[in-house]
Amino acid sequence: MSKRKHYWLMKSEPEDFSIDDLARVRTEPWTGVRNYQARNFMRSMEVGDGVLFYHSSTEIPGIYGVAEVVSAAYPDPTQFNPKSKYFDEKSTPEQPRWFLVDVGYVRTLKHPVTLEAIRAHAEELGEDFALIRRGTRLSVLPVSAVQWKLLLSLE
DNA sequence: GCCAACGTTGGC
DNA sequence: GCCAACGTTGGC
Repeated sequence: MSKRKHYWLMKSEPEDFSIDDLARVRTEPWTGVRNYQARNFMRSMEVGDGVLFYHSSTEIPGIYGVAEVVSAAYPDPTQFNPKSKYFDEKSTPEQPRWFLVDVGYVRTLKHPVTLEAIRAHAEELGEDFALIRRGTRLSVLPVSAVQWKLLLSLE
């Protein structure tokens, strides 16, 4: 009974939550994803999956760390909290709309793999790499084993 | 079911 | 702060 490990890239605005924050808290529920495609990816995650921690909307966007999935998907509690900015009045505990996983710290990259460097390897990464595909804005996206290896070789 | 208006993402 | 590209909403 072996399962193939899957890989993902997850974006966060470092002013909001950075790899240093994750290093401090060790594990963090990935709240606030309100995009159906990203949600579907999170629902398919399994404990042990690898995560590239990407800083977006910052001076030098890029991959700054490695994390891992440390829980199965479960309903995002913020959707039920009227005080939360992620509150969704159309969601109920009986039929939750939004799911998340807990993400655990693995390591901080010695040198970030910048978006610029990633773009420079666009050809090897392939057309299907959603991070640099034109027009895609996904905050959670799949990474193949080959892409994972290539991206981390740029550290 | 169409589509205009609006909100969000995220690089620059 | 700008703006392109998307996704969602709601009137019809």
